[in-house]
Amino acid sequence: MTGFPAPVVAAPIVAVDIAVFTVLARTLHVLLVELRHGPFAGRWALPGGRVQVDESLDAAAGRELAAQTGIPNIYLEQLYTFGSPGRDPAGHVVSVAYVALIAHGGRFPPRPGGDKYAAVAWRPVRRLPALAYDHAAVVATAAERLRAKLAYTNLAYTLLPREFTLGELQEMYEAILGRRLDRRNFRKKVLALGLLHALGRVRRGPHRPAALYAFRHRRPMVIQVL
Amino acid sequence: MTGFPAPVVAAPIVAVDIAVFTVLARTLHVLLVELRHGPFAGRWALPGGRVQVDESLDAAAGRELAAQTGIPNIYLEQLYTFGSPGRDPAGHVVSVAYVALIAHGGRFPPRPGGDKYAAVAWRPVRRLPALAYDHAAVVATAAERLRAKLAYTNLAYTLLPREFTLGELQEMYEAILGRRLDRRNFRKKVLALGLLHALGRVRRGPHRPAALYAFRHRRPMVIQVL
DNA sequence: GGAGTATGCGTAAAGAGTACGCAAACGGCT
DNA sequence: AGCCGTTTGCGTACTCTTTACGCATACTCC
Repeated sequence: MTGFPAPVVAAPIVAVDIAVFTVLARTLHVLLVELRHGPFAGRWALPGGRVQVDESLDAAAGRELAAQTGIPNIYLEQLYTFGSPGRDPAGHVVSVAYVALIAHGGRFPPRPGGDKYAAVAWRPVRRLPALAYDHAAVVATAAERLRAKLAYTNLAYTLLPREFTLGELQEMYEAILGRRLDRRNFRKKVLALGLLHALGRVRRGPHRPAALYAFRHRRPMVIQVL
Repeated sequence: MTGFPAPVVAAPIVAVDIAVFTVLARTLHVLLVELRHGPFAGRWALPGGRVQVDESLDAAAGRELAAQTGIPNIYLEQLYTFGSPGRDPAGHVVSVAYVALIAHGGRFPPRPGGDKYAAVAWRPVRRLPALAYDHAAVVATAAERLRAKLAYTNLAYTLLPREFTLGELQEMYEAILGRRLDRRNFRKKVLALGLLHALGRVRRGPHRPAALYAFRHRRPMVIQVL
């Protein structure tokens, strides 16, 4: 229910936090920032910030991400809203968490924008430092959602460059799912789905050349992949 | 990101809205309230209200539901957070939507508590009146989530009385999924999962008596049902 | 006692998932 | 040039799950 004017009395504050994922060196990484101010100064956390009046939640997440890390215009999806009163010692902050996915994280050396953060860095999800607030739980929830959606959507396209080989696609799935897949069954399944488009060219390397593929549609779709 | 003191400047307000579902007459119903005040006075909407300082979101949802409709202590799950600036003409309200499930809705004749609502009623999801705010979208999203979760969890137990027949269980699934299921395959699948406990008693009716069952565990579990 | 209907049990075919053998194509090395 | 190790690419056999459907049983109602 809604429909109340803004109060002057104390009320919970609305913020967004973003868990940006990418795959580096066959490992799932998340983007962390080092806080410069506040009760958790010096600790690592997820990028985020307050939602402004008359700003949508999606817009707030995109704006904070671009302003504070220089990462533009990537796939963003709302994850969950965390609102326990004790999650922030400075007051009651209700945080709408987002999951973001980006291809080839190495190509975007993230940089701090403004003086809000002392540093920005990709960190492997398996070996995280102690995080501020309840952000450890946020990352865990986000990684679980990512694993689940990868199995029944084509979201893989957000994590790969435009052209890739089936081997690279499989590596990415194995990195996120955390388990090995049979190479031949993976190939059969993925090709049978018709999501890919053979480019007719090959990538040459130290071994047999591999055919290059691209996603037929680079937009979110619901399809049983695994 | 969090860590800011409460402001005195304008900021979005946090509220909760709850979509309570039940199955009545083989049809999925949702609980609606008739608003007495505000820009949508006279229109139907989902029950809900402001989140108080130092109150968790789950607690706020449970409190509003109990206070305004008399429905106590049922299954509650956070659904999605709606925060478009234009969704409430009175100001920027960020609403955390919840899905709630209750068995045998007929047994809880919901009653308005306080003067906030003029009426409270179960309405079939397929034939809703024009709803206030963006609540039509909330109900649609909630129903979709319910359908999805029913297929891979044991949430069915929240929608049935403690004792039931396999026919009643199947009727409930068909009402929510909106399609017919083969009676014999449904029986095999459900019994093979081992979620049910045969009570050894039967329900007598106009036809052949049906064995009574109960859920072995009445708590949320993730299991592939359909 | 027969008709009508829901319950309870079983089998056969089709489809999806899993395990795995093997040839082809490359770079690097001798 | 020829062999080795590695990755790519294709195909087959087996298992498990899903789907379709036949049929007897047990009750009420007429």
